[in-house]
Amino acid sequence: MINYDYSAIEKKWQKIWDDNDTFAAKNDYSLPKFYGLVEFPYPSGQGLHVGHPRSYTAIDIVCRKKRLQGYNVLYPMGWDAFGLPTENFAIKNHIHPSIVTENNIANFKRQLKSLGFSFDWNREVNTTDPSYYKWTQWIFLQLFKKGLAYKSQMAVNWCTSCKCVLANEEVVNGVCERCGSEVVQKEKSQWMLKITDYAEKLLDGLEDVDFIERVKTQQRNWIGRSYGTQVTFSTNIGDTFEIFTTRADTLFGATYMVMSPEHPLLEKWADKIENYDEVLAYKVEAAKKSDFERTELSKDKSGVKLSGVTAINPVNNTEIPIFISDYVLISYGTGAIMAVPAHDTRDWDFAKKFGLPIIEVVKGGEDVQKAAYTDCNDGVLVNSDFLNGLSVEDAKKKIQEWLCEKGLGFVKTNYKLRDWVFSRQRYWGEPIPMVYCEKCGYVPLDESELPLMLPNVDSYEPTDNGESPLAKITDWVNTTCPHCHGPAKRETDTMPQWAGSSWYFLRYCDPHNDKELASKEALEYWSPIDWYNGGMEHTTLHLLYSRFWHKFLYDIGVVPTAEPYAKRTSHGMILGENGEKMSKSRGNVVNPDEIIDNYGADTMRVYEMFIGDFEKAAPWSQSSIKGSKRFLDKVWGLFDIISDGEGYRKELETEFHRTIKKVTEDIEGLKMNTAIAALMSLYNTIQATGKITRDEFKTFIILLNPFAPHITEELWTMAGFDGMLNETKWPTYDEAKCIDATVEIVVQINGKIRARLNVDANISAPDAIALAKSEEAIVAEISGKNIVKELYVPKKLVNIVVK
RNA sequence: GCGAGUGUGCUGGAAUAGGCAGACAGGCACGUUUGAGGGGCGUGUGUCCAUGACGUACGAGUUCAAGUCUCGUCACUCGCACCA
Repeated sequence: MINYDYSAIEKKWQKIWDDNDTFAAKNDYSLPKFYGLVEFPYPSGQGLHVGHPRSYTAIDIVCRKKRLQGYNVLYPMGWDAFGLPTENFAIKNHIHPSIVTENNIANFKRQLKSLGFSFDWNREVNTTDPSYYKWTQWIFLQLFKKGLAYKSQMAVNWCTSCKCVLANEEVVNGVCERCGSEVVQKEKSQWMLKITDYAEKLLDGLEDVDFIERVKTQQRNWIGRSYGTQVTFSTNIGDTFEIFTTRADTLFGATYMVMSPEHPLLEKWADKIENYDEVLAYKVEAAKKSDFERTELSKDKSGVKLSGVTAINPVNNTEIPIFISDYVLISYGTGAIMAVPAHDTRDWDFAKKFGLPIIEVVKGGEDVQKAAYTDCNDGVLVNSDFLNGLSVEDAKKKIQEWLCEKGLGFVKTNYKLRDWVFSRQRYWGEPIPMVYCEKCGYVPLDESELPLMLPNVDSYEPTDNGESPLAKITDWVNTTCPHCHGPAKRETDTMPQWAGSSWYFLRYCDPHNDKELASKEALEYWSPIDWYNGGMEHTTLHLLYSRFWHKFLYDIGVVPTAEPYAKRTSHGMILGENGEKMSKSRGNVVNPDEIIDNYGADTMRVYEMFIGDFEKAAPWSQSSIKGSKRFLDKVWGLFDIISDGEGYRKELETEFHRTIKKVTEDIEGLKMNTAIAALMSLYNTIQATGKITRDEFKTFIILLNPFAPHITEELWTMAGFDGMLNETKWPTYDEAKCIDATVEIVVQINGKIRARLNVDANISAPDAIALAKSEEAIVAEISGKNIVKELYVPKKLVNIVVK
């Protein structure tokens, strides 16, 4: 028996695949295609950890199977290489970020190749390559031309450690998503992308795609559509203001109003508000609090009542007080609300604290003086004049009609989604191709000027004054206006990391094109991505952003499909052995290099797929991996028991057909663990017979090939089969042959098992029951008893109910 | 607080148009192989008062039959979090 030298075998096949471009996608657009995609990594200095390959292996398996099934497969890989860690490392070690990136990529690439993924390396992309970011900048210019990129002075999230602005999506629990430092609000002029214009399309598009439900739900929540009414309230000083409500039916229960402390009308009313000092003081206090603190303190409501200015409820002309309170957000709706304490917990809390009246307008709950009755869709309107007696639903319609008629309101849809803050005050990102001219304002660079290269500098430390490091390079900053040719300055902020990753999957279709981001033909052929797997953490970041860009590109005729991804799945994390998230600080990181050295890439792949439910987090186990190695050792041993004989042996035929079916279907359903289990079972059956026919061996190693590509190629060659395994056909199964001729059924008396029988699989119900009743053990059970019911579940059981 | 999901041996996990719970692995125990190793092979491994009974977080229910369906409780995970 030849030794299973996984190291030599894996290196050998990786070289053969490399030398022959075995897995290069073909440019023959007449073939059926399959585009499988995994999120391209950020090439960090730490290198790959064992979490990365879980996703890559799963889709690699799908792609390898699809190739054997005759598809022209595109399975590409690239580098999302702009970003802060590289820049920080570069600053610390005085190495240029581009060199750091190059080194990291080389290491990542070596690691990925050592795992035997069937990536098409000819299509590798790198977001920091000017020939790539030329098109990132080009897309930005298109967004600008369509009015979807604009500059705005506003309060933004500022990470105190990165010294950089963050998008709302990048702030998690009030801290920076990347570094965990405190995020404060800072007034700054920023480039913004109008993702809100696409809120509707981003929501509706979810109906047409095959994304796992969690992803859809999360995106829906993030976009946060709500249907309601915008209502105009007048005031005692003549001015009017608007509020948004989803519960216009409760208008008669509005006993006070609340404005956000940042509401612009407050300034306008400065001389009318008698306690304006107090208002200003409150505003300053609110501004000091971070988002996190505002949330934390949510239970304890605070606020200031405006004196001198009151509101008038349009439905009954009642004069009601106006408060300012930080529980109303300036960024949502109109920044002002009507408060209905009887039917909203927040308003109720506030009303209790400030001693405001609570008027019940929907009957059906408990005493509204004791708690707000919010879940009141079944209630009936009371204390509401012309709405009395109506259901909530009818009352909403009626009041909306009434408001519309009087010109006091209109139906409105609101979204939680906000525009995307697109500027970053850092060096290592795509320069924004805009020029500021005193005369012409912001002027886009001409497309012929692209790419606008990131200038080489000696110092790229972030600054405390909120300016990009690029601002210091005066000879780069100072330029001429593309419009009037007068003196002008370049935009010095760069794009966020999410820019390059928002369209990379398009570039893979035609990565070397220097005329367009990708040719029409290539995009027509490869779009949409058939299967995209990635992390849940990107659901409201990369996944949402890239859908937005794609929809925009679709609208301007650049891409052929409205949605980029036909199918989206998500993998669970690989945790450390102690069940905690792998991290350097916890000291529980497992390096794939080490696993490959000790067990081989095939074992690593099989283990990561066998570890458990693909969608769930799973702890790494150093001892469990041995099981996968043992399995491959045993498979290797099959070579020694290959014997003569054609086809599948009679006694194994059913199991072979069933296993082919199971593995084929499980791969499509990402149930890699049960596919491997089925192969292990099949092995156990074969092993018990002491031999394997050539045809059986062939089928077995083809089925195992997507999981363990190196060992199976080697065995294929050793067995002398034609060509290479990756050029063969995926085995097929016959549904009819998946069923045994005879099956064991159980016989139950009152649901308790009392006997087992071997019967013909197609036995009729009466025959099965008769047979069961003739069984010795059953006769004893039923004699002298009254049979109430008899039933036969085909291929499963007979149950006799007696009294 | 809201939303989504999960709960099965010592461990990872199988089993859903309701039909033999614990597949397949890991671990452990015992045996074996006189190549002492992170080796191979074999056997066993849910619980108990053991010809049988009980058992899928807990408590009820529907059913001939429930891990699977219904109601309630508890625990955990993830997401959102004053979104009017």
